[in-house]
Amino acid sequence: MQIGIVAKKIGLSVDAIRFYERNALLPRAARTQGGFRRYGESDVETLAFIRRVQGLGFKLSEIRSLLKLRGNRLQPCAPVQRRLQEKLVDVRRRLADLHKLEHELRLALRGCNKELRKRSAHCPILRETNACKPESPK
Amino acid sequence: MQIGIVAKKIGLSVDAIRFYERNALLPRAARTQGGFRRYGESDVETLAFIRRVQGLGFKLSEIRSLLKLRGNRLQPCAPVQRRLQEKLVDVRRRLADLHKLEHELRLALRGCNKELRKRSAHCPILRETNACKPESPK
DNA sequence: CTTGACTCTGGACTATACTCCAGGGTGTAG
DNA sequence: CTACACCCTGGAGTATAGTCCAGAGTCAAG
Repeated sequence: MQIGIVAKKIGLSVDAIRFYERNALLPRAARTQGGFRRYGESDVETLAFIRRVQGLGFKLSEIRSLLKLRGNRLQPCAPVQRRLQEKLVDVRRRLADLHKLEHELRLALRGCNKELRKRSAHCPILRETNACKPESPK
Repeated sequence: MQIGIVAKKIGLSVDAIRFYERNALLPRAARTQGGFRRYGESDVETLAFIRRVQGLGFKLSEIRSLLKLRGNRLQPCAPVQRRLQEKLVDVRRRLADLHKLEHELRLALRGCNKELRKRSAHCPILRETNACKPESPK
C-alpha cells in the first residue's frame, strides 16, 4: 500500500503520517526503488492504535511511550492502566476547572442582567470596580 | 510608578506587561527622559481588568475588543453580555467533550481491570483488536 | 562619582500537532 | 512515450501567551 491509500483508510492526512514517521511514532517505512513508502497491515494497525489513544486524550509524546509497551511481546496491562488513571485524574481536574469557569461566567452574566433591567449604562464587567472578580488581590 | 512596581502590584511579570503593550492591550506608556515606562492608577485598573476577564476564559484577542468597549464613555452592557453568553456556550461544549472523554477513559480502565483479574498478559488497549474504540471507521 | 537595582529594545524560543509549499521524481495506464 | 496522479524532501508557517536573553542604558542612594 502506498501512503495515500493508508491515509484514506484510517482518515489521516498523508502529511500527518509522514509527520508521525519523522517523530518516531511509526518506524521508518520500507521504500520502493524510487523512494515511495510501502505500508502493510501492521502499519495500519499502529496508526489505528494511535488514533484510538489520541481519542482517549493522550498526546503524541505519551503515545510514543505507549507504543513501546505495545512493542513488547507480553503487552503488560498494568503500566497502561496507570497511564489511563493519570489521564483520568487530569481530565477530572480540567472538568473541575471548567465547572468553576462556568460558574464565574454565570455570575458575570447575572450582573449584566441586573444592569440591563435597570436600563443602566454601566456594565459591571467594564467598570473599574472589581465586579465579578473571583479572587481579591490585597 | 515604574513597571516593576506595577508588575508586583497585580501579579504579572514585567515581560507580560511589555508584551501587552506591544500587542495593543495597553496604550503605549508615557516615558521618562531616559525611556522608562511610567504608569498611573488607570493603567493598573486596565491590567486588573485584563486579569479579570482572562480569568473568565477570554483570550487576549477577545480582551482587546472588550477593552475598546471599556474605552467608551457609555460602557454598554449588551455587547459584553453577548460575549459572555458565547463564552458560556463554548465552555459548556468543552465540558461536554471532557465528560465524554472521562467516560471513554473509565470504559478503557474497566477493560484493563478485567484483564488484570484474569491475570492475562493481553492488555486490551494495546491489542490490535479495536478494544475501547468509540467510533468504528468503515 | 560609583554602585547596584532596575529598565530598555529587538529578537529568539517554548509547546502542540500538524499543514502547506516548492521543486523535483515515480508509477502506471493507454 | 506521454500523461497524470501520486509521491519525495526539507523547511517554513499556524496559533497562544508569554518567557528569556544580550547588550546597553537609567535611576537613586551614599
